[in-house]
Amino acid sequence: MSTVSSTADDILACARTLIIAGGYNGFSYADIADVVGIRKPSVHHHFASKVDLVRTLVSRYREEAQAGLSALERNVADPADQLRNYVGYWEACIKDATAPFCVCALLASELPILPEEVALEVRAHFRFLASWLASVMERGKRQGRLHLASTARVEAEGFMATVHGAMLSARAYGDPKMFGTIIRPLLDRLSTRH
Amino acid sequence: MSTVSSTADDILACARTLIIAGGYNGFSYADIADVVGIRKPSVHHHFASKVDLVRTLVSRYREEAQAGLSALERNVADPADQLRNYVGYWEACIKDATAPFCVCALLASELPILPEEVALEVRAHFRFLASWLASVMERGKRQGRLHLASTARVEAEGFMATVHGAMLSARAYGDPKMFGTIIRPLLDRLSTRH
DNA sequence: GCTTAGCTACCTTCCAGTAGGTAGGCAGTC
DNA sequence: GACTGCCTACCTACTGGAAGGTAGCTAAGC
Repeated sequence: MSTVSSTADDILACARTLIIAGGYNGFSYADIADVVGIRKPSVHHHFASKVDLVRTLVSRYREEAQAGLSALERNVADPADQLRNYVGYWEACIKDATAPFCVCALLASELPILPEEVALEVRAHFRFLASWLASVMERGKRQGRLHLASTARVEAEGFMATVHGAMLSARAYGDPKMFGTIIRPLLDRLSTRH
Repeated sequence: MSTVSSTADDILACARTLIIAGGYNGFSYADIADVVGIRKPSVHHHFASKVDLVRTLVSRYREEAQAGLSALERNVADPADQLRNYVGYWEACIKDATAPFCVCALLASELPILPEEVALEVRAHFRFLASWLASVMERGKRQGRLHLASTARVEAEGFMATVHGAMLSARAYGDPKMFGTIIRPLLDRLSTRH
């Protein structure tokens, strides 16, 4: 029942990997067919068009992210630890190279040439992530566990931007450790009084 | 004598705009030919291959960046003002939408699928920019004009990452002001004692 | 007997790149 | 000053391959 069609999931997983490597125009249905082990038209059977595939993929990605952050809120009480956990997730992804970049961050860089349906999903992810970070910042401030230099909203936007920029630097240098090198001082600044 | 061939320059300028919009695979020789007003094979006359074109473009971009930062060092003495000036440059670019993204930052996001010759140039730009920022941080620290929370190198990498991430956020939100919103607190933290 | 999941064969369009030609400019030379 | 040779900057016409996508078939399963 949950394994109705593993092929569609395989296609989505494969497309995600390919998008993370080179963006929307960096892969084709032929690439996916090769990896998944079916013929090109069979990919169309699962996802009628490329826009359809990528929109579904990003939508699914957003659901996972929202579920993941909800779980984080349930399992970790301290706002500072929540931030550390969030960062740790990406640190691990970048280290083991399974998915060393946020799908939405990569697609956002090509926003001007993205099909509108995909662009909408990407923008929605940015708004959601920034809102979640702002709520963590706000709570951390109220509880005296995070020391903000500006408003929760601005601090959240700065945090998100730095995380995305750190992913980019890690990729540019070909050095997974660069992500942590950049983010750790940021966490320290937020969680220690000065 | 300096206007030997403005067509080659037109092609480079056009390609730069197109890359900023959608990356390496987001444009074609046909797109360039349309904008510049010549036929597609005539583009090949100036740049034998697409790799050739983009490598030249990035190489030229790096030269301009290095010249620009050299001029900044000559004209502005205070390290904090140098950072403000650098940020102000991008703020203006994003605001008037002429080139609202760093060519190398965009290409870096697609590094895994970039032709090696282009990838080399992109990585070199990251190293150069980070080195320049580190030297500014170092000097600012010595002169007591910048207050670093960690080493000059780490502070420089964090600064660069935040600038790149802020470009991405401005694009994702479709809001040029977002860049300044994110970067201003960063400049404040570096230039005021706390 | 309808649905699902795959297939082969094919279409149109676009892609980077090539072949080969033309028109004009600028030497040098008789 | 006309002729020759070469160069630059384009052009038309084309190639091979890859792109996204379609038509219509088969085989299996409930």
